[in-house]
Amino acid sequence: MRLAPESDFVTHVLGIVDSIPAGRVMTYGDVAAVLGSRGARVVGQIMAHYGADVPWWRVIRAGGHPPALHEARALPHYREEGTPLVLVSTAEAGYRVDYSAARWSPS
DNA sequence: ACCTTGACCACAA
DNA sequence: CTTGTGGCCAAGG
Repeated sequence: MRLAPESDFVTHVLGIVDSIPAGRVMTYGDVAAVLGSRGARVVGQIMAHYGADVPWWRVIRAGGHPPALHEARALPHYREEGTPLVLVSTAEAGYRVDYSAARWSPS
């Protein structure tokens, strides 16, 4: 199933993601919280279907991991925007976003 | 009105 | 690090 594209929830989520500045990030839970919801999973579903045309890599999981199954595609964006990262080793195989440093809260 | 589906979250072992 | 458990919530069937 799929969430309605014209749903207010979808519109708001995409709007929030669009408002995240380069180099900063928010978690799925944070985005949901802005809408007064705790439905982090719903945000994830929206991103899965409609995240193609927004800076989806600026929405990460609570632990600082990029969207599931999209780590490789997200890394170049973080390098471009100078997003604070925590590298597991010198290799780029494993990494996390420095959530405490890159966290963004809309005003 | 119930059941299922998730790019999720938190905590425990 | 890896499971497992319970919770969360909008939308489709």
